[in-house]
Amino acid sequence: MDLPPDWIDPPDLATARAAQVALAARVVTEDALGPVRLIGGVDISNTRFDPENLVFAAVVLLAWPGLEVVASASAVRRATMPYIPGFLGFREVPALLEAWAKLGERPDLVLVDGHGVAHPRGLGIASHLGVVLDVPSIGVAKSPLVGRPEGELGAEPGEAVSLAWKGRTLGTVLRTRRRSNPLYISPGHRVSPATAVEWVQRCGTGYRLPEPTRQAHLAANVARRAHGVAKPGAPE
DNA sequence: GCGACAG
DNA sequence: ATCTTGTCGC
Repeated sequence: MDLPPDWIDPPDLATARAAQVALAARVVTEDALGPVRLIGGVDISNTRFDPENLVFAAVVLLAWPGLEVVASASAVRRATMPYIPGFLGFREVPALLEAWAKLGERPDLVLVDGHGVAHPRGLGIASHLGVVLDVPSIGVAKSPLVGRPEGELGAEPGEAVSLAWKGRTLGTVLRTRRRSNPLYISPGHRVSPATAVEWVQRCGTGYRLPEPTRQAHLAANVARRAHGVAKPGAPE
């Protein structure tokens, strides 16, 4: 998908906001995906107090239904924008695209660490990445951005309530593990609300996070800690 | 105008 | 997001 550079790296917040509105118009919240054989997971890692503002991106590929990691790629990039709630995509998507380009094959579905359409303008990072890459995506966030749970959420894994905002149902609040805070699931792109939750549950392996996102998180940290470290076996 | 506010 | 080991609880 060919898009204006300003939609990926906007010069200011006003442009960023306009880009979100334009990109959000392209988001599809109905199932438009083929058979799933490869599932992707993406995440970002940052260094605390980093004056360089480096962003470490990781993309991992897992086989379905085994959920084994079959490939992964990472990229380092300087952040153009600070973290501003509602504008996460502009900070993380560029690095993710760079890592994505290094992969030999593309997944049939991608789980992203962050919201999908459960966003003020309907363009959380999962939808943002999904539209830019034109790939089916799902938003898997660890805390709410907009909306409130529709009722009380049960304590058992698998229990869920809808995430409502301004009279609309944007996604699902899902308990994936006992005594763990719930996850906020919403369609990213080319996936329906129901299908989004189904895949997150299918990718559950007993941890709070579904395997694709969990592995991506680990991979992003590995990339960050390996940055600037001498290779083992090198002469003294 | 005052809070809320993904990672 | 990140800082950090052990420790308490299921």
